[in-house]
Amino acid sequence: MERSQLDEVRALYREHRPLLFSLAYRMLGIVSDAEDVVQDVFSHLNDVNLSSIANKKAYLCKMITNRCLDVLKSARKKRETYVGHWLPEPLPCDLREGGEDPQQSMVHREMVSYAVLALFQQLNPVERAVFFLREAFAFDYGEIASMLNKTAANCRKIHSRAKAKIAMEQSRRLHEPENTDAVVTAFLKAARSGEVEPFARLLAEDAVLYSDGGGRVPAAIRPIETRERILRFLFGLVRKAEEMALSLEMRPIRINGETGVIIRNQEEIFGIMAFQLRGGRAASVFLLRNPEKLKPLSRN
DNA sequence: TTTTCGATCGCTCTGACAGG
DNA sequence: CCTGTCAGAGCGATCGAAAA
Repeated sequence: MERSQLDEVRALYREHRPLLFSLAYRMLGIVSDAEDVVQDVFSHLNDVNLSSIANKKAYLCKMITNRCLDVLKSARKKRETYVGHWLPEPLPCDLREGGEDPQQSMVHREMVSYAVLALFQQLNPVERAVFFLREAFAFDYGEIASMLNKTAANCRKIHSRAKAKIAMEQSRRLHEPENTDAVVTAFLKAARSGEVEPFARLLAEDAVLYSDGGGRVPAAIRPIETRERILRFLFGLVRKAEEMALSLEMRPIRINGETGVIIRNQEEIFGIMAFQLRGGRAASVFLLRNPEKLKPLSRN
């Protein structure tokens, strides 16, 4: 390979990696898979005549999107037979912030909240691609169409279907994550002191709790609906842990740019919790317990 | 008995079109 | 530019028959 080509690939990598990782992570919901896809695309870039590509950013997004669609296609069976509710893997901020690599902090500018990410798992892969490329990356329908080998009209249609699937209210929040600190503080206080009332007030009447154990650890297979049931479930867990003399330690943690809760049992991570707010109250609670997806958190 | 093939069915996707 | 409708295309699931 020519020297200049290598330099150009490196420059593209430096410039676009955060954006491309963010796109892949939104599509796949798994950090390591997203990293693999980005590496994969850049390793193929060496064989491409770069001078013939007018819009390199769009080209790279196209490669990433299609690679992600391939990955999702082959993982489809796996996710269909998944035990319980599939939740994405969290992106721990503490690990990535303030590191020696200034590029990492750029990832956070493209950060999407855990709640939004979980919400978008309801969409099929193509709908997710169209929606993110449009809403989060501001590509026009013509560009999206050429990326996905579809017509612009079809992309518009897919986009409107995707929007209908998820509540409009939620999609508007894509760029402005709400502050979950108060909910987290109230939850931690409730767990410690047993004073549940302040936390209950911050939980919407029709809130839903989704939990993901991946079939490996105990978790609620079906979503738990309504405030009363969620409170009973969560503080039932806390009580059970006390009865079993587990010393569960709960602390706030930054997950995908928002505050959540990390629950540890000694050195082992028991789970993490994230909240999605609606008008200041938690409308969704996510309890991730799948050890596979907690691995990245235990690295620190 | 297991595997492969083909027919059928029903669901989802696509894209044209119309109206707001 | 967005949304809804609709007909046709495409695709996966299922099942029975035939072959290994």
